[in-house]
Amino acid sequence: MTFPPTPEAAPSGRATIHDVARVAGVSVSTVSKVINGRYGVSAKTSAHVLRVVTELGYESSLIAASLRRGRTHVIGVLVAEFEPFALSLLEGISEALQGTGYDLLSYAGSLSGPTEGQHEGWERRSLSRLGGTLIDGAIIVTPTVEAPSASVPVVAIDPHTGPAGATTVDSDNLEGAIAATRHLIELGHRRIAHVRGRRDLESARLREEGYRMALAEAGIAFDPALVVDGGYRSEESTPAAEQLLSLADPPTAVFAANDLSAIRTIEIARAHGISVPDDLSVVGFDDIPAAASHEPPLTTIRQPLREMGAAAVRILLGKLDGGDDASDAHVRMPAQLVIRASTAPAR
Amino acid sequence: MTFPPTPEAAPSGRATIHDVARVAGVSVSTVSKVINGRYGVSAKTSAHVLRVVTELGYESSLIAASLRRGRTHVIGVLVAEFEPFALSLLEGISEALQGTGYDLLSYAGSLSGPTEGQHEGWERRSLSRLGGTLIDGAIIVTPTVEAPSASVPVVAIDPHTGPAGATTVDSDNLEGAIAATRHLIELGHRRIAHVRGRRDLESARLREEGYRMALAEAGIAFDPALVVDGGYRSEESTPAAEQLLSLADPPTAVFAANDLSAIRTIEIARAHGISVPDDLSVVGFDDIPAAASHEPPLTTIRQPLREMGAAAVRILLGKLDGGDDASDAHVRMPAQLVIRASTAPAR
DNA sequence: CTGAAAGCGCTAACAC
DNA sequence: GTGTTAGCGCTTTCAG
Repeated sequence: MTFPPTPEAAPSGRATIHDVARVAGVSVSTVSKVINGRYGVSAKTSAHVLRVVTELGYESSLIAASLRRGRTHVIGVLVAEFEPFALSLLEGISEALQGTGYDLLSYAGSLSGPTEGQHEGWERRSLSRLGGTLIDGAIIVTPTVEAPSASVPVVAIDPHTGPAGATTVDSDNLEGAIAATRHLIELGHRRIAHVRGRRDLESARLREEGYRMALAEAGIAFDPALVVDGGYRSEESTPAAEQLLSLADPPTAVFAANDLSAIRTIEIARAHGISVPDDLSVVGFDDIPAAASHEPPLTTIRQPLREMGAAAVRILLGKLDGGDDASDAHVRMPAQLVIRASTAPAR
Repeated sequence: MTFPPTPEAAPSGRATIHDVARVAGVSVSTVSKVINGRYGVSAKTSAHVLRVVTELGYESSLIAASLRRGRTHVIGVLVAEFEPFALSLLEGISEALQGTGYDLLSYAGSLSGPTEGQHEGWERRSLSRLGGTLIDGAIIVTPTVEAPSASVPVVAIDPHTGPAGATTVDSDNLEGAIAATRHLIELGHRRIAHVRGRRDLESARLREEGYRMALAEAGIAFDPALVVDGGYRSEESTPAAEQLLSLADPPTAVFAANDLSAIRTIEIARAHGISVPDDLSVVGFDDIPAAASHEPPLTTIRQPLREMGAAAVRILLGKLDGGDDASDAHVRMPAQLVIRASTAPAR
């Protein structure tokens, strides 16, 4: 059998498998077999099809293939937003995925959808929209609801429920918070405030609990006026910081639930003419990249973000390849105090 | 018309539109209409369908919808790898996309595919695999080849070709490199080496050119032995740094093509017992988050990464909504010297 | 060894 | 107002 010398030119836009088939003078199923290296195609035909594929710059549509086939060899990382915390995790995930044969797709879903408007449950929506089709497995970053009975294997990082739900990776938020608060106490502070994190996250609850425990341990009475809601985002912590610093008897130290709110607290303090760390000590949580480069460099609790991402990958791949590797269904990493320059002895 | 009270339970796994239709006792097209808010469905039916949707936790498959429909309202960011440079860009892109109604999907393609093995052209492959279906538009980070005649609007950040190809966003690599080298010269250095970047990127070429220009301007002869290939990745710059520091007459200063190779150079120097900045000054490029937190803090050329990401979004949205907004087809941002502690006067 | 046809989950004409 | 039908681009039995 001989093939005509490139009968027709490629049509405009993206080439489909039909274009390849037409130009090569074979059927689509033959092209499909060649592309996927299936048996049952003569060497000659195969070579010819491959030539046309190259010529047309054809690349099979991940979407269409995914819809039809089961596996896609793509891991999905679902985030609410691409903020520093998720980004550091992503870096670790990406690195851990190198050479595994899996591609990485990260998705930040937000609005749209039938049950519009509700911020909560974004992870369920995103997972539902991508799962069962586009991705073989998912890593969900700070999900707010119980992991849905998903169609694909899932591991959650820093989930709402703590290690209660499905497979999870988190760090020791309680010990971290205790260490942060103790650090402040050892520096001689007594009026220590807490900018609380997202109410819908277990990590935030544990950080508050650690704060209270360290206080109690040192015999310092808990003052409800010194605990304000900051959420985990900069904007949300602005009013919290304002409120704290406007108090008649303001705190001399603040333990913020994460670095973003810690940094914002320092900015607000500065605007109030309060010097950090001279007049106010501030400690954060997470140790995002910006913490170290901030002025002054932020004392914080380091979560091994990249390692956590890598751990999530390891577990997920185990689920995908092996069976139900329930052995390390819950991984907890240490959270460590990193002393920099945003904290100083009380005066 | 009355509806039966939830006839059948949802099947296992992800619910499809068929499940909803069956349980609700209507046709799939009716469900589709309700989901997408189309006209032609009675209020009663609509409410009932919505109830079943909620009950079943149904969410339409992005993939299937995308395949059928044109627009998906998701923007794709194509990267070769999730490294610090791309991550910072992503942060800016994500922020700029807030409230625009577009979701964000980032994809790092790698292996697999018919034309396997070739690292070059990953962007064409990824775009081809996602485009035309999953994403409405794409932002490609450091593409190595000419932007393909894509099926969707595309803007390239820091492309191989410079502002030659399609729509691009980059920073002033030439001026940045000149500033970096001048800084070293002003510090009294004469033997200044250059760890070259990725050969396939225009940005790397321009940085070398700036280095040469600044040298010439100061009347310093160009020494080929002082220019080595480092790529942009840490591992790739290890041998480069080794080679440089093992020279009989080693340099007293190094201008590295990016922060990752600058940091690696400092690490290698340390291993050789060479102190930075006392015995060796090092300046990088990019100002990734790790630059400031490195010890010693890295003197570098700052690219406004987040702003570049935001600019790319702005242009892309213009292309998507408006028509061909060729007005700012090429955006060039300034690159600025940031002096920290990895550089010092020559001794 | 190759091609025709069914169907993945969904939407959009077009009937009824 | 509602259901039927024809694909989107692809893979995969199953005939030829």
